[in-house]
Amino acid sequence: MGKIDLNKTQKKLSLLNTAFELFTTKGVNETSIAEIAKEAGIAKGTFYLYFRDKYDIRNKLISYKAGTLLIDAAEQVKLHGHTEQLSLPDRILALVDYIIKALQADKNLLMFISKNLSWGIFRESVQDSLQEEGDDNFKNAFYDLLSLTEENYKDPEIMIYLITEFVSSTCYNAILYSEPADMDTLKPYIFHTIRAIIEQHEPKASAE
Amino acid sequence: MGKIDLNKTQKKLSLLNTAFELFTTKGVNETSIAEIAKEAGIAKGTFYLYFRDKYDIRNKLISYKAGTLLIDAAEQVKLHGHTEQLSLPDRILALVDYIIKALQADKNLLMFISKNLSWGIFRESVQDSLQEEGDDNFKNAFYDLLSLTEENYKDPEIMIYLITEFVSSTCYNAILYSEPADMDTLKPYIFHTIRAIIEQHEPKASAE
Amino acid sequence: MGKIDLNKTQKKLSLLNTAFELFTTKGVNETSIAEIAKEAGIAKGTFYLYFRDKYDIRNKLISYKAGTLLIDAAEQVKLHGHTEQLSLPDRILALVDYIIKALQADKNLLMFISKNLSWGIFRESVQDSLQEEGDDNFKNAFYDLLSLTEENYKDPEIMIYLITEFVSSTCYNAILYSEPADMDTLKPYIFHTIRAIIEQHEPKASAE
Amino acid sequence: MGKIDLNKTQKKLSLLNTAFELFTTKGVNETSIAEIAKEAGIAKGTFYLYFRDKYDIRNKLISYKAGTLLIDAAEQVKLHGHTEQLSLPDRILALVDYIIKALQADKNLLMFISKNLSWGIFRESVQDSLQEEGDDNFKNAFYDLLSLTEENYKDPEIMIYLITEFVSSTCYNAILYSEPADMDTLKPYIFHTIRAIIEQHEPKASAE
DNA sequence: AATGAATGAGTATTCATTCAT
DNA sequence: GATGAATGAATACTCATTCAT
Repeated sequence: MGKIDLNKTQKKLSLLNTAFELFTTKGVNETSIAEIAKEAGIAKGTFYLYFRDKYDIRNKLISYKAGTLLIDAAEQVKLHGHTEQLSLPDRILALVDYIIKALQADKNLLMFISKNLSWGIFRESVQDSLQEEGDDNFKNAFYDLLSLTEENYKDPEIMIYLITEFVSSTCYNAILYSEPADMDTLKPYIFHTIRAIIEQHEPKASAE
Repeated sequence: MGKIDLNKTQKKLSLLNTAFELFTTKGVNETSIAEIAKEAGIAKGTFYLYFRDKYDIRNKLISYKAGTLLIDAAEQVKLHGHTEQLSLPDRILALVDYIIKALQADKNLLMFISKNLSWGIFRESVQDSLQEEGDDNFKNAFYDLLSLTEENYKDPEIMIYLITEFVSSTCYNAILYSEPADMDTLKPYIFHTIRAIIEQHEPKASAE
Repeated sequence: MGKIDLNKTQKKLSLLNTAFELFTTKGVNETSIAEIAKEAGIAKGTFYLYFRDKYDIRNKLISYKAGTLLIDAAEQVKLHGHTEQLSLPDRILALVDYIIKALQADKNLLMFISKNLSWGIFRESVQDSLQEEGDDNFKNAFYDLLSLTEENYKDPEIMIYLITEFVSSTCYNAILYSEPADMDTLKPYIFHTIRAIIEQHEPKASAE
Repeated sequence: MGKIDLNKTQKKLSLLNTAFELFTTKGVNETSIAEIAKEAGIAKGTFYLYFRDKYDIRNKLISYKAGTLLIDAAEQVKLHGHTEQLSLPDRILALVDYIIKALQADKNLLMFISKNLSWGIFRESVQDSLQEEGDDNFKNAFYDLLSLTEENYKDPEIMIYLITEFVSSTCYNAILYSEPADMDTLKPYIFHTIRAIIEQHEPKASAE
């Protein structure tokens, strides 16, 4: 990566970080491109050299942030979790636990992701994000970790979908507003439910 | 109710319906107040006699639509469902089934509610909506139907929260985009999971 | 004055008082007719039964307030001032002194009058104000007090004009902001200047 | 100054001139920003690159116009007035005379300044006006001309204040409406009064 | 006389986007 | 590549005034 390219990547990163800061502080609608550019220390016109418009940077940002969170979670589980010894449900719960803790620690991130993440963006994932080429995309890393393919789980994608949606939708109010209960109260129920979801997909189990 | 009040209620309803139409067709951000007013056949200034701004009408609309859906569902279950003979899980599943079918039949409603409904708005519910006085609010109707209080379920509000979030978040992509699977494929998993959630709250059961 | 008329006069007075309150608090431009009416406890449409528009009520108010101030001043001087024994300059200074004190005590009144009073309105005076008929207008009362006509002063109207403009323009900043000096510092200079103005008009004196 | 900056200064000047024209013709309240921009031949949005709002341009305009008038007057007196030979009172009267004549010749300027100039704005003066740096500000030029500091006058700022307010308030009706007398009739009285004001501040004189 | 619902013209202000430098 | 001046469409919101009741 040459000096100029580095410079470009830095500008892009600066824009992404500034945009994240503003989007989470003031909301996407209330943030103007002029503001992002000014705050990032570049000229307004320069923004358009890097992103098509506000929604472009927002989508990139969501993929980037959600992807980073997942990859971090996967790495942590791998490092500290004696991954191989744990059963799949335990590995998933460890992952979810890490993510919940990360979201509790960074409520701006929670707000931003929950309000904007959709399964579609999740699927497209980071591929068009910062590192435009190379780099296994995060979903692979994620699937690999879970070794889902090796274990003959039924409809593994549905299983991931159900868990993802369940966790992200139930955490939002619990973490932000302790509604209808705080996270500590809620977590046992959430974990229990996740186990129930996984069970349905176990090789020998059948749904309903 | 005098002639004038009748007229006012009609105007308000007309505005709500028009706004719903536009919000679901073009999106909330892309809809201007001028447009709502024009489409509803009233003057721009008149809008402000009924709603404070676009977000006011949007919130009223969400409560109103979500409330109506729930009340309809509850009534249907009561009428056709031999409510008394059914166990609580079966009653809840019947309710969810009705709602899923209603959302499948009205995808605009699904898009609008899913994108905008939050647990907070759900809790406040319809009380400040159209019928400003009288009328038991819909949440009561809903709780009554479930007879939750009589059955000594553990943390019933958490149970409702988990089910609500789980259903609304998983249905969105499934109904609209058949992602990651169509509704028919998904439903057994969803129902099974709901039963698992309820089980945790049964009088003798314990969570995790 | 019948009961209905009294009612009308009360409504008018209520409107005037409310308008004065709002004009001095928020400024004329920033006060809407709807606000005046609401604050006065009458319907918006009713406003138009009493005043043509906002500028109509503002002008009426200026005449009314300025007139009241002058008449009060004249009466005070007459009562407590041993008017007859005082020379004309002394009578005028007593009058000015009373007015300055009144304006110091009621800065809203000062702001309102100074910003809006013009010699034109002063001349038209109260005649179209509240008491639409009868009642010698306040300027007569004022001239009478000064007995200007009896004393053969040269160009008495110019004299009054010079004094009025001088006092009202110099008091504004002094009272409100103590700029460029507070009233106590300024007053000797103002009084001395007024005496100089009067001297030019004395029967035997000549200007310049 | 680069080409762009030159262009910017021209746009600003164009806006100021257009705004003055409209403000004096139609009044400040009745002039919209859209109108100023259109008349100045620029886009509506461009206005906001140069001024914050209508009141910003109005204030800048007052300082600018009043400052220009004073500086012009001071220069004229210096050039044609044998300044050094004239006594202070004569210098001041020459200045006032020039200003009165200028205002008689440009009644729009008179209306605009009289209705809007306050001692506060006068004090802040032109410093933030067009020429943002350099340029002795006009008050200095003015004070210098009068050589007030050298002559040990008592409370010179009060003296200037009294004269300024007296002249500007008495000229308004006289020039515009010949009320209560035309300028020629009034001028001897005004000049005489100014001399009386100055006298109070003379080194050996005492007020009152 | 009194009301207040309805009107719609009017205005300030923002902002994404372009393009000459 | 980078800049930032210029644009003008878009939009929210206000408010004086009317008029049917």
